[in-house]
Amino acid sequence: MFELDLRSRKPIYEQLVEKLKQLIINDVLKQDEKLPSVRTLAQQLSINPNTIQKAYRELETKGYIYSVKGKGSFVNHMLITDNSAELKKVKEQIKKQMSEALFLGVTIKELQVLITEANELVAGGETNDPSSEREKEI
Amino acid sequence: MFELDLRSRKPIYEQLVEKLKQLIINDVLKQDEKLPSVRTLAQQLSINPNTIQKAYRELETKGYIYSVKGKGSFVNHMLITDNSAELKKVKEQIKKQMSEALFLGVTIKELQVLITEANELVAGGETNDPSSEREKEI
DNA sequence: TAACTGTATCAATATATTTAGTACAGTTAT
DNA sequence: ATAACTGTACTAAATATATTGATACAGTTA
Repeated sequence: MFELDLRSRKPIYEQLVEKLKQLIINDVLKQDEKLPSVRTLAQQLSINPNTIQKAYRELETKGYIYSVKGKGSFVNHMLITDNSAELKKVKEQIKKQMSEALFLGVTIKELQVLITEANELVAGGETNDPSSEREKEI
Repeated sequence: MFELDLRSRKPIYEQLVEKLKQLIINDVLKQDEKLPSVRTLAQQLSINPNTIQKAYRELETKGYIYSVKGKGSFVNHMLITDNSAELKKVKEQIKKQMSEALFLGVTIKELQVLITEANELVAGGETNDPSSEREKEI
């Protein structure tokens, strides 16, 4: 399903969370799509099931998936969680990274291009939710 | 000088690197400004000098500071290091975070505002280097 | 019932981080 | 020259975190 860097400084379960989050955000994994079970994915990746479970639990806590005992774990695009705090953190982090990029020589135009590219990634997964007012173009 | 979260999941030396990088990027710490010595900073923060040294070493490797034996460690705004790889990584990371932000409901306009805000942070530290073509305004 | 699912818990192991202590070399000011 | 600073290096021990391995229990599906 995806590759992991077992020697990375970054914990395996965190890599898993990040990759799955990206797949969900970019609508590669669709709403209610079933994720591989903790045991089969563990076997595929040659790691311990507990590590998968840890990643799934974190994803569920953050609202990206939901799990049902006996059935499996499924994608959840509708984040009805209390975003405000998380949202502020994400924006703050983006600002930091942007200032670093500018410092390193990236131009403002390049950053603007990144916005359109990011938007194209998520645009495909537009929901039917009328409360979603995300612009489709700049 | 700054606060650390000793209980954070993130290692102390990494927190130090991040904070100092931000201070340098945002021109709070000026070119050639002397940083506190590893021992005094360790005492101020009530942590081991080795931890400070590890942070300083990483900052020097990445070009943000330079250290002189017997004298001290100093801010280095002129990054003449081979950026290209690091630059690509930063841009990739920003794109990921942007798509996540969009997914969480942040609008494109808000992201554009973040660019201007980030630019204002670094704008104060504009160099005399004529090769720097960073826009001052959008 | 059998074979799946998620979930929980515990101990053992591996790895990473931090501390502690010591030492050496260069700088600065007295 | 000496004392008091600087950075740097190294080793050992302690601590924290991540991962594995094993086992168990509960719900689902056929």
